[in-house]
Amino acid sequence: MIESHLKKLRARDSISQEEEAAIRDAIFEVREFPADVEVVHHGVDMSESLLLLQGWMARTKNMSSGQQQISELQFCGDFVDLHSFTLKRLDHNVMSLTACRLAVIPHENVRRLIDRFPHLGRVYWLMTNIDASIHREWTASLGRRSALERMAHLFCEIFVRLKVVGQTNGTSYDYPLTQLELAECLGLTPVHVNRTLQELRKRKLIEVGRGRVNIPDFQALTAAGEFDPEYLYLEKRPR
Amino acid sequence: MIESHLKKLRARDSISQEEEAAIRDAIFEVREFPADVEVVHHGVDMSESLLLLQGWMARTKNMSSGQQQISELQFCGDFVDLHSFTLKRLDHNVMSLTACRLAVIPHENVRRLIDRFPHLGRVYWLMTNIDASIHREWTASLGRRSALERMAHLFCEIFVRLKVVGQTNGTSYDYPLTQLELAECLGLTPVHVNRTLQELRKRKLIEVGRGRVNIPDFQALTAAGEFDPEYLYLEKRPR
DNA sequence: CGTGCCCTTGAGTACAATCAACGTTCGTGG
DNA sequence: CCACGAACGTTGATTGTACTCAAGGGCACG
Repeated sequence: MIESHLKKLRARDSISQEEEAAIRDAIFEVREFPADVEVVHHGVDMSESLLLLQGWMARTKNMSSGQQQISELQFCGDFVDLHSFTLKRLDHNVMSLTACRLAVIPHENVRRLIDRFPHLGRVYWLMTNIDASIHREWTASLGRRSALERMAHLFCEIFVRLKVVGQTNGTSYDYPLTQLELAECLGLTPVHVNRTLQELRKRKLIEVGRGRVNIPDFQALTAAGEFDPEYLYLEKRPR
Repeated sequence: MIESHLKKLRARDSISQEEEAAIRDAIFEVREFPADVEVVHHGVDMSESLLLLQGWMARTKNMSSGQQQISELQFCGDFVDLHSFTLKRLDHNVMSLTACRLAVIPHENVRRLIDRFPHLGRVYWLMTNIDASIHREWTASLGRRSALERMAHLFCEIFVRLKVVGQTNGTSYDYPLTQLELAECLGLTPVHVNRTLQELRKRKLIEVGRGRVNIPDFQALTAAGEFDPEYLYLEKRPR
């Protein structure tokens, strides 16, 4: 059930059998949500965190103009609101982009988990720091990259992050986003996303369609988006 | 020496005398840097963290185009690379914008500090989570706000963050940024920053000059930048 | 008193937004 | 099974915000 989560953690650090068992035990229950639902609302006091088991989610901010900005995508294995453990309430919403399955871990259990395994405490701290690193990379994208570069970069990031948790299939992956949602990630309008997508297709950098993305030449896409995975911290570090 | 840092922490949680003393003891030495120096280089293995005692710094990413993007500003009281404790190396650089004084805290000391005071461990986790929250707000700014809104928003953020650590003076604060550096925060060109700044001045929202910013009507600036400080987590939460 | 950095201004351009309409797909109910 | 509607994707024409290029001015510092 939490295999993807363990893969994600173990890509960065080693997790003992004991720790693994303790994580499993910390799960209080499993909840299902349909697509397009706001699962966590900003500003609300929280007493539990959610671990994404299946589906895609996004952190969103609603702007006064009525527009939305997505600040991070979440895939299976991601702890979507672990930071609420220290923040108590969130500054953004978390919504489901597809139907989702989520494991509920009460903050009390998180507390016990890291009291018992301080090492896990540091691993989870690391995870939230990696989220921050992803935010910084998006800041750089939005601030300094063109629409085409931004989009290429994002498709690379998604590929690498999904690969870590075993959700890719060769050079492709399931891809449920609408062009509007993609626009909300990239800070563009849906119309311009459509045109940029066509340009990426024309350059043979990507094949998108029917819920699936294929990247025929990852190196080329990487170059188009000046993508460097260093910000994802994929090396394993000694405990 | 670390008064600003304590103010920052105590704006969010209570810190005991014992904890305060332990933080002081964790400091290994103090270093001085001139302006415009890269103090922390991305990708380099780190064994210590730096606490900013005086001056302004910035997290920067160098883009292949030769441009730079700043993803966060750092003021006195900020732990500029606390996240290197778990990340081991950084995905970005940290540079001085002015002459700076920094306290050096070896990771080993951070480790001892949080082993001895698990509560402090959570407080520092919280601090890095607030950094992530600031990143998300910048993402929203860069993705969905106009140049004028972005700039107004940033001047509000700076004011509030400086106020927490007692670095404001009435409605104004010392402000050392060049227009190029401001452009690197906002994802704009220096030329457009110049024009946007003039527009803010024309609308009487801000007075900038000779190393100082004055905000005659904070409410108005807030409205212009749709600034809401919730993302800075300034309430005190029970331990 | 020059030199370099920063700020300012103007003219022309371009990337992405806006506005508007049409096409496609898919789920649903008659 | 087909008709309908809604959501999503596509296209064209036009506009506008911010970029580019270029030059000049102010000021501090050696």
